[in-house]
Amino acid sequence: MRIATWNINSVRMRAGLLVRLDEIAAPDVVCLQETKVVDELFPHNAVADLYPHRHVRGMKAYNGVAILSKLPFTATGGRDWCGREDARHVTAKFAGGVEVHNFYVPAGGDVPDPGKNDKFAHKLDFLGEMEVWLREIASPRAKRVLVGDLNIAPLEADVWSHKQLLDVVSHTPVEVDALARVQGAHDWTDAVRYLAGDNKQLFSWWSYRAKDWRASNRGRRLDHVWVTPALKSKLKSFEILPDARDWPKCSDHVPVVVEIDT
DNA sequence: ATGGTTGCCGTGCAA
Repeated sequence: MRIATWNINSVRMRAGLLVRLDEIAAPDVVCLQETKVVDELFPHNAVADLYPHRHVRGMKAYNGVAILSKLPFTATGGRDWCGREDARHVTAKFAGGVEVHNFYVPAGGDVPDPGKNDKFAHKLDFLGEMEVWLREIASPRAKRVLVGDLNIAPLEADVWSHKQLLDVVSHTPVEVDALARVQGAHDWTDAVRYLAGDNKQLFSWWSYRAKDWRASNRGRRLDHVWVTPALKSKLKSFEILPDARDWPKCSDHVPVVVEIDT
């Protein structure tokens, strides 16, 4: 199974880019975040030929997640988090038992203090709920893949400057610690780091605000693919597609693709 | 230090 995760930043604006993604990386399953559209208006026609199986969960203007697939689902789902119906999680199960979880973790605003910034408090609460729930559903032989825009760059090699980002939301120690507890809750392996090692600098997001994103290269690795122990030895390869940051009308995130021998 | 861009809508808000 080739599985892609991509924060597409409006699926209606960029549905055409999914064709380009297919030509370059040929994913079997595409997990999208920030689709920014209610389910009734999802651009099914633009993607139906490539991905006949779709499970979408969106809302107006904000958030929204979707799983698009060439392989049929045996079940689909998703739940609410922090008592909000804000479309940040969907799941799909496939023949053979592989279960995919697609998450869009809250970005957390600008001030990394939960006492002063409700959005940062929400992010930490969300991660806390993920940890509790994953611990509840964890089972030793489960074949699960967790992907998404987790809005945290945990390692030094996941950011352009560890020192300069220590107090910047997405790389603060309190978030990195919270994410580590989520990862521990189901003994998740970070697929890209398992395959690439911890030292190679890798980014999946570059701000729209840079004049020349490639020249300044102030990126972060916010988009992740994790697998449970049953799939760890099945990890084959990964691709991050920085060139997608130059596609016409591009997202500020680029696709991350992992191949798993399921 | 500050402001830089984008998508949603048709105004600021969230990222």
